[in-house]
Amino acid sequence: MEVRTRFAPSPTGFMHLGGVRTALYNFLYARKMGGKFILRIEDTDQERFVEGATDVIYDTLKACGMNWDEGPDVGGPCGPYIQSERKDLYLPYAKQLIRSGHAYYCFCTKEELEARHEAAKARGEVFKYDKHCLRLTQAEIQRRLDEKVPYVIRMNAPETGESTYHDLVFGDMTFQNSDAMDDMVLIKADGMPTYNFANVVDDHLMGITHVMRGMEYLSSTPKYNFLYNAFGWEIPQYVHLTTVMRDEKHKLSKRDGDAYYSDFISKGYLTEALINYLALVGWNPGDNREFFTLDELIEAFDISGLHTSPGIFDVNKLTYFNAEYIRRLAPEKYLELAAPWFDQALAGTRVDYRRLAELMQARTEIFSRVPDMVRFLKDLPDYDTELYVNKKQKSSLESAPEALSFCRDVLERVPDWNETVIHDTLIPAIAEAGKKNGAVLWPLRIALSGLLSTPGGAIEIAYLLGREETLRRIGLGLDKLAHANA
RNA sequence: GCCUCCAUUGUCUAGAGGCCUAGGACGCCGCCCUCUCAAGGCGGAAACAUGGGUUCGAAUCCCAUUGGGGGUGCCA
Repeated sequence: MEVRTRFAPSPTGFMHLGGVRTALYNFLYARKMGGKFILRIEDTDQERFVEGATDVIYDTLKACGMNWDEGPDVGGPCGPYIQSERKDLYLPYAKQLIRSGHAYYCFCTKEELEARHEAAKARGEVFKYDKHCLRLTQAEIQRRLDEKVPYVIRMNAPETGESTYHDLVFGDMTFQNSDAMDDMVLIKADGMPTYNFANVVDDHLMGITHVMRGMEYLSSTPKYNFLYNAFGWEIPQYVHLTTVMRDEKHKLSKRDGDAYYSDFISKGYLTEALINYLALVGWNPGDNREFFTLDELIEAFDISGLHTSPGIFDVNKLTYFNAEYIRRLAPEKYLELAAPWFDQALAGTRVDYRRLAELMQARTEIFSRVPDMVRFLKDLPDYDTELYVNKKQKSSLESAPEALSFCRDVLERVPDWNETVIHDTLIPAIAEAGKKNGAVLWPLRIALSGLLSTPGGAIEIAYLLGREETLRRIGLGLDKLAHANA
């Protein structure tokens, strides 16, 4: 039988990383098995409607390379794929359950329910719907229906017995019906189905064979199975996924500003790195491999590698993956991606981006850190002369001035201002003068950058700065040192 | 409260009774390379939550405790 998986997000306006991972596993499994990956939008909560939210879902999935075979935009044999557009389809199914005794009309108002909820809470109990409306006679029901009294349709859950189902990652799950079941609402007062109901109906109608979703549904699954059984439908395979956590106690949340796919992309993380890392939080291939392309993930993915314990999303490790992916970029690609970030700090300068990109590529972990790393090329920071002191390089406050004026003399004579010529002029000159490279180049680099660490050494920086600016900064350094030594 | 899931270094994890004096990766520390910082190379510190069983033998199986997650909505 063909495997059919689905990703069924509700359009909130953002793609949570946990959602991205759920989508990924569904996608991976479908592709691995040569099956179909279906996208379904679950927008049954009209109050939460967000304009343009479905586009966020489409764009994210596409950017990640997770192409769906059936969905709202591409269509398919089981459409429509947006639940609000399927609205009229659910009521007949609910009525079928009423006829078979598995569901019933409920006319209790939200206010009444809330009051009973509060009362139960005051007694230290947890409220569970008491089947109040199940006791209504047929005539009473009909009268209210005729009077257009608002109603919901509830599931008539069993109060005794137990339910067992098999989960592909957690194994056999058994619950007492008294614990796991309640008369949950199937059809809301506004005529919309609840998630619980639409989910079951749609998964069946769409021929979903494997339901892969967050483990928050682990304990409500018996209720869904009750529905499948009531309809006489085949129960799908369940694959419950652990939660992606921020730390031991908290899951990734919007509050921290690091829960959404877009948060990471705007910070300069590469989609490929994010996907690669995300796949590994909660799943492992069974060996020590860590780097995977999407195709390699498809190849390696297996449900048996899914974990039962929650994983903490480690930004540190993600950053490592990102840095590695950046290093593997073709130089032109790196330049293309880095240029906008260079612009942020260097707009208005004539810095050679191509050369800068070469120097920066191995030093870039996240693009958002790039501007601060290159800003010194535009504006020399107001640095402390202590930076000139470096024992290992034999540079001191006393030796630096002479080194700098030496550099000035040599650099003034450099015929062509390109890196090779600068290098081939300076280095031999240092040797001829009987000086040590470090003792000259260390103070030079400090004078040119005002920084303890820089992308590239003194010669590279001199080249990027241009002759004029280089000589100007040397002069500035000399002044600073004269002042400090006075 | 009740139900339920989970538990190997700071983090992600390997481990499915003897292969474990517990392996890999990130991070951290040190060394090398070097005009700085990265990158790269080499090395180091760092874990089986606790207590009971079962067994010749337990990180691996069972139970309890502790800790954490999730559920308990006309949200999904």
